Amino acid sequence: MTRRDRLRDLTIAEIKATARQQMAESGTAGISLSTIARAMEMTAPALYRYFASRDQLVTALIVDAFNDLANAIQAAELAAETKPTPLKIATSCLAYREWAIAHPVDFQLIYGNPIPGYVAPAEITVPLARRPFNGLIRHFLEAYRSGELIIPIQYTLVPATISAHLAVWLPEAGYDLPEPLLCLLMSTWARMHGMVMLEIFEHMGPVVGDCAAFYRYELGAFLQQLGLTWPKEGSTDG
Amino acid sequence: MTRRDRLRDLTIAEIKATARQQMAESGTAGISLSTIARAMEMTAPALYRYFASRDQLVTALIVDAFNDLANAIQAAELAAETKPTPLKIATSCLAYREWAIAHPVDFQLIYGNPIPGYVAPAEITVPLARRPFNGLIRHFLEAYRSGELIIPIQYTLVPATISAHLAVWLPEAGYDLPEPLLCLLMSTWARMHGMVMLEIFEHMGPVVGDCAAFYRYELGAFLQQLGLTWPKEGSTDG
DNA sequence: CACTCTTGTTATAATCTATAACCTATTTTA
DNA sequence: TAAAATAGGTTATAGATTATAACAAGAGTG
Repeated sequence: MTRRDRLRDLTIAEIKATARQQMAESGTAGISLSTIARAMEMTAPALYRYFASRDQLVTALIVDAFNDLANAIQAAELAAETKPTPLKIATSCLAYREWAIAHPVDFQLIYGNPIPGYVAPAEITVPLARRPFNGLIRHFLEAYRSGELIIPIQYTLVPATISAHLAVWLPEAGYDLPEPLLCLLMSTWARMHGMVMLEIFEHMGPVVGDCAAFYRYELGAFLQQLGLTWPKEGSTDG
Repeated sequence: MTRRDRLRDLTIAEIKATARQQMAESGTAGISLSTIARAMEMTAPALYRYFASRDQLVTALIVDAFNDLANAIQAAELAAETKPTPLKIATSCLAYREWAIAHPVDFQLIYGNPIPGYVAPAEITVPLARRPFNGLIRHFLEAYRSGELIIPIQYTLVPATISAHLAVWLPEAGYDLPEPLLCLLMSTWARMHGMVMLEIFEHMGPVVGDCAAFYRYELGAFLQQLGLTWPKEGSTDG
């Protein structure tokens, strides 16, 4: 790691930081090499010394965002490590929303329709996409194994086509989970994700008013449906 | 309606159709006035006689998409009018996904992050956004009034902040619904929406394989949680 | 000191949205 | 019916954008 390399890394970091800032101001489409260069008091072509194209910069931002989301969730999970299972699951789910609301454009970059014509390179994206959920997966599996979590009757019978796919996918992805448990996890994710998406795109706020409260309310209902009682303490107030 | 007006409407329709087609090919960002003009064997500035800006064209596409989604759901609901309640609700929910999968870019246009720098004008968007759900709202209300649908215990206690907001919003929007029922509706929407979003952005397919089957599976679980038995017949196979 | 690689610059191509100025055919109206 | 107004198209042009090429100058190394 020479001095030059360190300077280079600094510049890369500054480019990404500037991009993120502009994205926060003008949405995911605010990423423009010219504007970034201007803000950094450089000329646009100079940026090509660091990123081969605008799309490659976007990819770098996506990678960072995925890791940042995963780190945020992981940190929250670490803090809740000693808490009872329902609270651990709630923590993971709440952290998901909290990061999304705190970083709406990054969230859109990851889970929404990103930039004009941009398509994320799957080989980079796919492995990263799993990281944020490793904690939740572990909680579910442990709760299931300990008997604390009983898979609701509605989920026990996994459709044949899905079962056939999971029989291949689960071992391939390195997960040792019962199929209905994975389905329950996907259902959980979709439920949380749907709320966050509707909130971020302003479809929920106008209706219910307090989106944070609704998220907790729905999360509580979900946990109760799972037979896990919702703990009163530790609720993030909105 | 003069002859000229008719021709004008035809041209507008052709512009929108061309835009939709290009969008289908190259994503929501594929909407480019130059490209549309080229495809129509016109020059780009000519399009400004019909739409004051690219954003206004996008708004027109969004309006069409909202109406198209609402019409699709309404048509499906009409066909299921005589069926039992659970099937009616299932029909609405299935129609939501089916339209989304059949028109992924339009769906992104409505519910995702649309075009560079574009922000939808709320005064046009907000009233339209409710149309697709009128049927579902009616089904829920009727089922609730007839006693067929009992609001799950987890939903009966609506958080104070939400309740305060709903006390204003519900009458304002012209809905005569109990608050927990509206929350249950929002929860339903978020659940379905989350699945559709994850499917469209390729986060679900790789995991479960058959997204259509998963949607039905989750919908069935949901209806059972509501105490409504999931009917075997009428399942759209995937 | 000289040689090379890195990192910046300016110049330029090709594309995009959008406006201006102009032309022409259709409609409206005196 | 002839003249005026207007709708709907054109080319020319301005100002962005991504991206490449060609060149300049500094940093590191022998």
